[in-house]
This record gives sequence, structure tokens and C-alpha cells, in this order.
Amino acid sequence: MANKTAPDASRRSERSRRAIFDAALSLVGEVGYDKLTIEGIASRAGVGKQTIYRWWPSKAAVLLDAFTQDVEGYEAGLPDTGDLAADLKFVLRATADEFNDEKWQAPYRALAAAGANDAELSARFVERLLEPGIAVYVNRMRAAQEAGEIGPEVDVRVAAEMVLSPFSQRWLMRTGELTYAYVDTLVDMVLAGLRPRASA
Amino acid sequence: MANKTAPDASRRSERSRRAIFDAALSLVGEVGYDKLTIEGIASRAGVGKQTIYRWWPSKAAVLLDAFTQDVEGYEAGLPDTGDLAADLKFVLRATADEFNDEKWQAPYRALAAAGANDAELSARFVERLLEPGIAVYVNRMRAAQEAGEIGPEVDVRVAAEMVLSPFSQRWLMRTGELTYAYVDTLVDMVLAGLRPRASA
Amino acid sequence: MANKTAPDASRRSERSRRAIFDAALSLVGEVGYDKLTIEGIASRAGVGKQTIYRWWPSKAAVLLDAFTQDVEGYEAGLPDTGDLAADLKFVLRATADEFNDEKWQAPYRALAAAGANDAELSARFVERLLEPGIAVYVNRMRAAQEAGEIGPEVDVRVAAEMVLSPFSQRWLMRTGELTYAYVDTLVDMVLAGLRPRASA
Amino acid sequence: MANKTAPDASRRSERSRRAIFDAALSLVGEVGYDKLTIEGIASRAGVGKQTIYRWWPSKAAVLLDAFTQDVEGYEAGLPDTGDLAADLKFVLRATADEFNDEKWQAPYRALAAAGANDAELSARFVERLLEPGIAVYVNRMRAAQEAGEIGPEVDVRVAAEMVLSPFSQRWLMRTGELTYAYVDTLVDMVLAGLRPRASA
DNA sequence: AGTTAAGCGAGACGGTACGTCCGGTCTTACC
DNA sequence: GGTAAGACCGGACGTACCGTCTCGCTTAACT
Repeated sequence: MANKTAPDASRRSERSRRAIFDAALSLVGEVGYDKLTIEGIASRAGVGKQTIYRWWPSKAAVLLDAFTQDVEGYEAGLPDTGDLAADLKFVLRATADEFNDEKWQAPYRALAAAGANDAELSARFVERLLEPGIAVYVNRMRAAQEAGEIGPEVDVRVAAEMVLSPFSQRWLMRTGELTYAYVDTLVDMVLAGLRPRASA
Repeated sequence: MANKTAPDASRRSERSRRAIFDAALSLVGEVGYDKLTIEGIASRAGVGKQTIYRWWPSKAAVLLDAFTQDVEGYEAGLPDTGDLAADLKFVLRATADEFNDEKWQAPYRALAAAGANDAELSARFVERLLEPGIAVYVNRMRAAQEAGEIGPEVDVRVAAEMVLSPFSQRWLMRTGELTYAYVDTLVDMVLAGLRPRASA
Repeated sequence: MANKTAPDASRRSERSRRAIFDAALSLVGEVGYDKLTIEGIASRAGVGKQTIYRWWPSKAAVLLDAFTQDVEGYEAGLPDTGDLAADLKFVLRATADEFNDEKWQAPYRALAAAGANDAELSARFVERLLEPGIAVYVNRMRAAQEAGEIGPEVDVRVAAEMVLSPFSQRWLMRTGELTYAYVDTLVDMVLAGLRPRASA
Repeated sequence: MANKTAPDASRRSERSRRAIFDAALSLVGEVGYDKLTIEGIASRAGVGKQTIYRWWPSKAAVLLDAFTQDVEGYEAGLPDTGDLAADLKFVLRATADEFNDEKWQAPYRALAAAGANDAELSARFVERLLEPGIAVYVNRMRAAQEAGEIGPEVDVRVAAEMVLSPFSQRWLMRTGELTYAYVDTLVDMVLAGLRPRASA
């Protein structure tokens, strides 16, 4: 795969890297993904085009790095108060706030869209942004399962997706608002089906 | 909004319209959405570029029309055998087959992606492709609700999304295969939460 | 040559013909010859494009007709006071005024230029505009020749061109002003060579 | 005036410059000026369109540079045998040969025509092609004037134009052939008026 | 007076070229 | 050797006109 002699990362300019990220994020917010250009990023960052091409294969890759850079390490806390429904609602409400934040919209939408048409990018997007987000829910549900709040036969990954996918789909396709009420309804409906079967 | 004097639709060339649709669909399958160009469509269709620009604002709009044209009226049948789980699995398996069909992939992915970055297009995409697909499930669930299979307090729209969104999200983000087994699990898990509450 | 069945001139719309001439002349003055378009003429004239294409082969042809229409019959008077130099200066001064008139500049320049690249148009331009103008001088010189003011061996056509060509060349190429002083000098210098040789 | 940041001429590709000139000259000969296109030149030259637009404002400007490049330095020799008439006839005959050469026709006509409608281009055309040609005659005549062959009161510039303008006008407007006989007649007639006045 | 066919205004059409923008590569000079 | 700068080839953009072609409509000329 690596045909051209790989660049020497140790000599890389940190200043340029940061400037490129800043430029990419601010530009995608201003002009949208479609009108985001490598030349535009280079110009805004005060950087030569080649410096971008040397380190990234496409504007989507730049944006992905810029964006993950910005959000890395956010998945630290997931509360476990013992009340699964309450915990899920708490986290999902926070996520709703995030998704409703204008700053996130443009780059996140752009990456989701770019991923749809580019399998390789999609994989990295999923791995670095989507999966860590899902893992939070999966882990909390697994704990609940061990605590007996959720039936042992339940596939918690599918369960997590039952909460997260309707939520993110609504947002991505703009089919509805992400309100706290919606979030609560969604969590309640999903959990209703996960309770251990009446052992009687 | 419409600033330029609108073209006279009654004089429109049906032959050109069809040729453009055919060209757009075949090209998007061959080269992918990003490399799909208006010039390419015009050339393949044997049509002047202006004829495309006269009737559509973007390649995404062309593709949406081409695609809906192609699939219109497909949502005729939704079985009601009295067994909700069986019916949903049946339809969702068919939908899985459709989504796994190469022919659908390119244009559908392209439209979903284009919609993410273009609210207006998104609205038309949702209205003409997404909603009719969802309606099938909502209607069947409403019937089940009236038959007492589903609790009366259930929001069937959210319930339908609990089935459909994880499914389409998997496909769009390529986070998993759309197998019959997955489909069955998903339906079962959702329905588990919808059953009427144990009578008091 | 006449391949398409010729249009029936008897049914021709005089109103449209005039409107086209007016539009062509006013437009060439406003936007220049290069940006003069058939569509622009048609639109300004309130006329269908086909009506222009039916009667003229090119915008240059339209302009030529429009222009000659405008100036036809102007070559009526050529004075003969018996003093050749005075008469030539008188006419040439008037011509200078004409050439210095802004209204003439654009269409006349345009036609001269178009003629340079189009032999057929050139022929009509010469025949309908250039030659009649030259004839005035040739005729007056021939009269002078018969009166003995000019030597009998002189080719009056060439003599006329010796006056007119430097004059029009200056104007066309913008190599100098067309002043009365220049005109007078030119006439005097040419006539100096035409006088009958000292018979002695 | 120079609004866009000017390109860096020191980095200019000499190879491209030459290729553009070759392409422009060969194409104008093949298809004529009206059908000469920037795209055509770029394609024939194996050059991006932008490379043309970066350095020239119009096809006429390209052609002018291409043409002057081709002919620069040709005005070296002007004979002075002591016989003015003979010398002028000699040079003008050579010029007639040149003007009758097909290779010259297209670009020269094109430039003359383009100049008629574009004052700025005209100025450069005159300065770089027309004036050097005229200067040859003016200089020779001035020498003759100093030698007493021409009257001291004669404006040699006007005299030169009396020879050259009828000549080039004939060619440009196609009103007559440029034969040796015509050339000789013209020179003789002009010189007849320039001789010093009978002393006394 | 009624019929008919041509000219007409309008403008959609298949094309070509415009002049601009940007992609990705390459070169130059600097650090 | 990475970098800022930017010229280069290529190719698509969206626009403007070309010249051709219908489409109804007017409007003369010929039954």
C-alpha cells in the first residue's frame, strides 16, 4: 500500500498539523463539507498544499483526524447509580445536547456522509468515533445484566443499538427533534423488552 | 425563491428526462457518487448540460428523482397473517435482501450521504423514500395494536424506528451484516418490550 | 446553394425587420461587436431567434444590413467648384467628422473587422459601403482630369486610394487623429504628384 | 489595474510558452480566427487552460505574442542604393510577397480585425508590428530627403503612409491584388508629388 | 368568409466554449 | 528533508450562445 517513500514523521511540523486541524474545523463550519477544499484549508492554515497531501489522503481524512483530536478522551465517565434507566437517560440526554450543538453538526454530519461513500474512511470513523460511543452503553448494559436487571439471554450490543440508532438516525436524517422526552421514551421502550422473563 | 424565469414544463422532453435517469443510475453504479458528474450524465444521456441544469439544481437531485422514479409504488404489499413477529421478519428480510443488492447500494448510500449535508435534499429524500418505507411498519404495528398484540400505550412510530434504525444504521455505517438471523433477533427484542402489560 | 426552401419574402414582417436593425445598432454601440449576440438582438427586438436566422446568416450580415439601411443614399452630393483641392478637402473634412462620430465607430469598425476574416462579408461590405465612398472621389478626380487639372496618364482610382486609405487606416488602427490639418496636408501632398507634367 | 495577485514570472514554463505559440499559430491557420479557441490551443499544446489564462487575457493577446515572437527582428535590412524609387519598389514587392503568403494571412488578418474592436490590443499590434514596418519606409525617405531627392517641406511619415496604407488596405479589404505592377505604380505616383519644387 | 400555410414569438434542445475552481503533482527556495 | 509557495496538467463546474427544432398564434393569400 505504502508506495511512495513514507515521510519521516519525526520531522513533522506540529505547528502545521494543528493549524490544519483548526482551519479544517472552522472552514467546514463556515462553508459546509462540499465546499471545503484542500486549497482552502492550506490557505487558511498558512500551509503549503503538499504538506496536507503528504500526511492525509483526502479532505475527509483530515477532517476525521481534526475532529477526533478535538473530542478524544471524552468517553471517560459513565455513571452507574444502580438505576439503569436513569443512567441511560442521563447519558443520552447529554449526547442529545452534544448533537444539538451547532459546532458538532457540520463535521460530524460530513464524516457520517463521507463514510457512507467510502468504506475505508467509514471504518476509521466507526472505530474512532462511533464504537467508543456505543461501548459506553454496552458496558453499562452488561453491568446491568450481571446485576440481574437485564435478562441473561439479551444481546446487549443489539440492545445498545436499539437505543442509539433510532436516536442518531433521527438526527442524521433530520426526521425529528432530539428532545429529552424522546430520549426518555426511547430508553423506557427498549428497557421494557429487556427485563428478565418472569421466572415463575 | 424562483428567480430565473421558470422553464415551461409542458414542453419538456420526456425522452431526455428518461435518458438522464438511466445515465445517472448506471453511472453512479459504475464510478460511485463522488465521481459522478453532471457532464458525465449529460454525455452518457446524449443531452446538453443545460437540459440537466434547467430541471435540477444538483446531481443529488437528479439522482433522487432517478431513484424514486425507479422504485415508486413498491410499497404496495404488507402482509398481515395475524402473527406480527412473523410478518415483520418477513418484510425486514426482504428489505435486507434489497439493501444487500449491489444495484441499490450506490444510489441509496449516495442519497443518504448527500442528504446529511443538504437539509432540503434530505427532506425530499426522507419524504419520498424513507417515510413510505417506515409507514409500512407503522401501519402493520398499528393494526397489531388494535388487535391487542401490542400495548395501547406504545408509540408505534418509535417502535418502528427501533426496528428500522438499527437495521439501516448497520448498513449505512457498515458496522455489521444484515443477515436473517440479525433481523429475527432485532424483531424479537423489540417486540418483547411492546407486549401488553400483564393484566393487573 | 439555396438548399432550404427559401422563405417567402412577401410575407415578411417589416416591423420585425426594423426592430432587429434598431436592436443590432443600439446593442453594438452598448456592448461592442464581440459581445453582440443573436440572442441579445432577438431579445431586445422582441423577436424570435428564428426570425433572424431565417433572413440573415450571421450577426455580421445583420449589422451590415442595419448599417447600410441607416446610411443609404448619403453619397448624393459631391461638390465641383472647379477647385479640386478645395473640393476634396471639403468632402474629406466631412468624412472625418463622420468617422469621429461615436455612433459610427462601433458598427463600422465591427464590419471592417468582420470583413477581414470573412471574404464573402467583406465583398458585400466593400460593395455597399466602401466603393460608393471611393466613387465620389474617383468621379471628382476624373472630372478634374478632363478639366486638365490632373495629368491624363494618372490612374485616378489609385490616386483616390492615396487619399482615402491613409485616412481610413489611421482611423481603423488608431495610429493618429483625423484632424482637418491632417486632411489638408494629405490632399495637398497627393495632388502635388498629380499635376500635369510641365509640357515645356 | 492588476487586481489578482500577479503570477511569478520567474517560475514560468518556457516549454509551455513555446507550445502555446506553436499551437496558436498552427490552429489559426487551420480553422481561422473565429473558430480558434483557448481550449483548442490548450489541448493542442498539451497545456492546462489555466496556464493560458494565467499569462494572457485573450486569444488575441496570445496570437499577437505568438506572431511577433515569430517575426521579431525581421526589419533589419532596408537597402539604400541611392535610387529611392527602386529601393521602395524593392521593399514593397517583398512585402507584397509576404502578404500574399498564406501562412501570414490568417494571423495577420485576425490581429488587424481584433485590433479594430479592442483599443488596447490595437495599440500593442501597432507598436509591435505596424510601426516597425512603417519605420523602414520613413527612414529610407528621410535619407532621401537629406540627399535632396525629396523636398525639405515634405512630412515623410505621411508620405510613407501614402505608400503603405493603400497597399495594406487593398489587402485587408480584398479590394485588389497586390501585384508588382500595382506596387510600382503606387510608388511612382507618390514620389511624383515629393520631388523638390522647381527651384527659383 | 373560410381555409390554409407561412411567418412569427417563444423557448427547449444538443452542443461547444467560456472563464473559474480545485485536485493532485512537481519544482523552487528556505530553514 | 520538511516546508510555504505556487506553477503546472487535467477536468468539472455552472453559464452563455450557437444554430435547430418544435409549439401555438397570428396573419396574409387563395380558394
